[in-house]
Order: sequence, then structure tokens, then C-alpha cells
Amino acid sequence: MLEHGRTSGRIVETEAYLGPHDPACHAAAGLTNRTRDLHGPPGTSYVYLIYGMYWCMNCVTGPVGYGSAVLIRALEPLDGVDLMRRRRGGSDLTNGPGKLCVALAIDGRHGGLPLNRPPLMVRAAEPVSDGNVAISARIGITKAADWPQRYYIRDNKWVSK
DNA sequence: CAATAGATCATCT
DNA sequence: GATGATCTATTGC
Repeated sequence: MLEHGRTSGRIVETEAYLGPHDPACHAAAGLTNRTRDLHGPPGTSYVYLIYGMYWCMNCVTGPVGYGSAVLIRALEPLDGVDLMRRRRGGSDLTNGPGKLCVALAIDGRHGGLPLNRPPLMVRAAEPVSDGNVAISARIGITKAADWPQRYYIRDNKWVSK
């Protein structure tokens, strides 16, 4: 679950961004001022502004300087639903990366924070039931042939085998 | 219900 | 000057 203050939700949809070799990943452009937090330590947050008006919340997953992360795409609201409704002003609370940041009041100030302590936390929650987990290929990526086969973490570094 | 336009701005060319 | 890991309102069936 993702928790910020009095509001929280169970993470039910994510998207992986694999690092500098992933053309869809912000790290593909190299280390810039904007992607500084993306290249931070694993277990920290990377929050960026998209389309000039919505924030997107990521968990950094790779070693320092690598630049891989998981985007939180959707939550199932748990705590502080009333507060979320007030912030969102509609019935759709957390079913989208931009929406959930509004509902949990996450913005650019929350980049680069460790996620194992307040104010922003990712914690264990009741997992979804068997048969309710799906993995799908990403769409909109034209350079899939350039992707690496597979990477592993060894000694806190990414290796290809 | 599906498709589309518009909002709005940091970052990069 | 163009673009984008989005969302909302509006239009057209």
C-alpha cells in the first residue's frame, strides 16, 4: 500500500521502467536535473510533472545512478476516503497515476524521499487473490528490439547474467 | 459508449 | 518551438 498522511491505498496497478536501455524510461535521456531523483537509491521516490499539470509517483528500484523505477498507476482507496473525495472533487479517486497523486496530495516536494518512513510510505498490504494478477506487454514502444534480454542485481549492481 | 480537443509547463532540440 | 509515463469536458454516434 501507498500511504501519505491520513490517506492510503492498496497498489493495484504499476508499470516498470527498466533504466537507460528502456526507450520509454526517463533515464534513457541520461542524468538531467529533472531525473535526478530517478537516479537516486532504491526505495526512494521519483515524482515528476507530466503535461504541465499532473504529478506521477514512482518507486526507484535500481542502484544509485542507474535510473529504473516503477510507476504507481492505480490504487484501491483504503484510508481517508473522505479527504480524497474532497481533493479530487469527483468519484474517480485513485484510478490513474495523476489522479492518485491528487487524492494523496503528492507533488514535486515529495521527490527523493525514502519510502520506508513518513511522510510517504510503501508498506505491505493484503495481496490480491490468486488469478487476479495479470502481466502485459507495454504499448507504444517501437524500439522493443533494442531492449536487453534480461538484467539481474548482483552486489548491488545490474548485470546481464 | 468512443473519439477528440484543450489545459499547461519543465525539459530538451 | 515541440513534446509528453494525464485527465477532463465536450462532441458525436
